Amino acid sequence: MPQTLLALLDERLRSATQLAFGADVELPAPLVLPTRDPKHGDYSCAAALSLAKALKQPPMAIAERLAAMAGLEDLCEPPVVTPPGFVNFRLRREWLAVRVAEGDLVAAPTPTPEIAVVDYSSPNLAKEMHVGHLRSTIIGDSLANVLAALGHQVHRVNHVGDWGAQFGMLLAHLEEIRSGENLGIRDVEAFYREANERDKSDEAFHELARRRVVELQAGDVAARAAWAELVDLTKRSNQVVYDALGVGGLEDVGESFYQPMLDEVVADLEHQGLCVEDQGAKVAFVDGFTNRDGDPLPLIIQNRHGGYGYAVTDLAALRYRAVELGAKQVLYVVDAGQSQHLQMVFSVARKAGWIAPGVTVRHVAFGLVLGEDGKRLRTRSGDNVKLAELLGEAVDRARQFVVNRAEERSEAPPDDLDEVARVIGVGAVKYADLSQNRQSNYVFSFDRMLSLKGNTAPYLQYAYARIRSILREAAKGQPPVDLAVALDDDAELALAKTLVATADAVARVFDEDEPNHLCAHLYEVAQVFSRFYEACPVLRSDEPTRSSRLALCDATAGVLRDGLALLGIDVLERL
RNA sequence: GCCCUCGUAGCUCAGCGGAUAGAGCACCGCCCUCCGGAGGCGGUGGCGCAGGUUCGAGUCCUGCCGAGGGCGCCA
Repeated sequence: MPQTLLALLDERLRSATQLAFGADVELPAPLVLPTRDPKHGDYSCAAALSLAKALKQPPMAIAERLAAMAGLEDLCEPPVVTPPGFVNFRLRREWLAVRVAEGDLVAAPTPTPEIAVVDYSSPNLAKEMHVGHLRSTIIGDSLANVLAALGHQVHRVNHVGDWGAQFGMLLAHLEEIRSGENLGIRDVEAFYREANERDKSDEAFHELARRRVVELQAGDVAARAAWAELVDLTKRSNQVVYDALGVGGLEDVGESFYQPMLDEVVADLEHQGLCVEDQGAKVAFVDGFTNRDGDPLPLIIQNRHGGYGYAVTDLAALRYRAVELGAKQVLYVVDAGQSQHLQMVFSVARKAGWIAPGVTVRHVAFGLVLGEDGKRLRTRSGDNVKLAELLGEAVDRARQFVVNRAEERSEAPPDDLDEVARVIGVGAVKYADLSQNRQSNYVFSFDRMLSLKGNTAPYLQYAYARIRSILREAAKGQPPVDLAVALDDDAELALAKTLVATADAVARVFDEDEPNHLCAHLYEVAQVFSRFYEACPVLRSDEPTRSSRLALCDATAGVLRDGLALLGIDVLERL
């Protein structure tokens, strides 16, 4: 698909408008939008209303002129002008039929592929991944999928927390228990806690930890080797979670990677006068940020002990991405609590000239995961919920769901029950997150996300499986007589219109960094299909209707499968 | 105290400055005994409050109220 439908309509109408009213008229963007009420057609243009003042003409006259010049005869029925100045378009059945038969409905490649960095997931090493990493990982993965599908070159960067003062105590602790037994993956969390407690209570230990940090930063071979061991250990622990999630393709480029660049980054800032001495520390002041006393709030570049904080690492990372990787888009899929910090980092990087004017750097912020009590999701003891456990419960519940369902239908559960349970359970978790507005907090509920009713992953997965079942059944009988699609019934027409709008939903995910628009669209696809299925017999109908309807089923299945894939959700041939 | 985000139906949420604000769950009615019942059709019910901008505001701006988060040397 060379272009989304909206882009095509917009482009045609834009040039028509400029032909009619001159190239210098200011046109609203977008020029065309889907209508909310089908009685107004499929798409409409309200430009006449906003042009009325500038052109000093009545909106209806402008609308008439626009309708006459639209130049959309191949796509649409003759446009209809309605008061106070809308131009309404209805897609032609013939065009829709051809378009659906062509396939390739999910993504329209961008004419200008760019290098993009999506920074997401970002676990802290020496700790197990917990629910705080869930949204970043899921949303980041989906946005990266969408960017890639549009033809951009995507770096999926895992900015792992693998550096910092805490590694001193971890190394010291590692030495002490080295004599004991080797570390198991499950011990990572306990290991961190133990080290932390000793660091607080034991002065000699604390001193040792401090020495180890210095050695590590100086590149001491032994310290470095022990550090690498810890890094490797926790990466293996995290890999279990990524495998369960079905999230791959991440490049680990952690904080340690940028350490060799920090001196240069700070020197550059100082050279440009962006960094000043304040209360013994080196800081960068950023316009518009104040602390609780109303004084200017600095970004701490170097603390009073001469150490670099994470702000410098973030600056170095951004500089590296924009300057070395040549990224034209840098997305930070990071919780909303980091908003102020990131805005400050972006601002300093811009001032330093590391971000060229055409480069966009965006904080894709998201809210908290809440329990059903409306409070931050935590275990009873107040700890963060481990991701491995959360996913485990989702899969267990999904398995139970599948088993129960098979029982109700007096069938044997599927042979690949574990895989089915994983696909459903993990899909439910992902979809529940992605289908909501990422800015707000969201309430985590296994019962809701695993329901077969409503806007859930299992609903969509079931819709897919059922369509595949029809197609399998069809394959046993007569081969299709004709690959053409006919859209005689209103339900067929409605389905075709929805399918053809898919690439626009995906485009919108890209434009706004909001996967929920694709979720809403896929749900609509499933609903419209349901109406079609109710109204239009497929296998029982006569040729050539049967073949045409099978083609619609096939196109719908393809849209569901590929759309869910962009969300990082798998489908199953059978549930 | 300042900054950010959010506030839409009983509940969970959509809603790209455009026409009569939409789904799902729950509740009420009707229809379908189907190609795998995710049923289909209809009904009840809502934009926190007050101003402003605009031909047009749930959407933009200001103030207030409420919830959450953040606010100098941890990351």
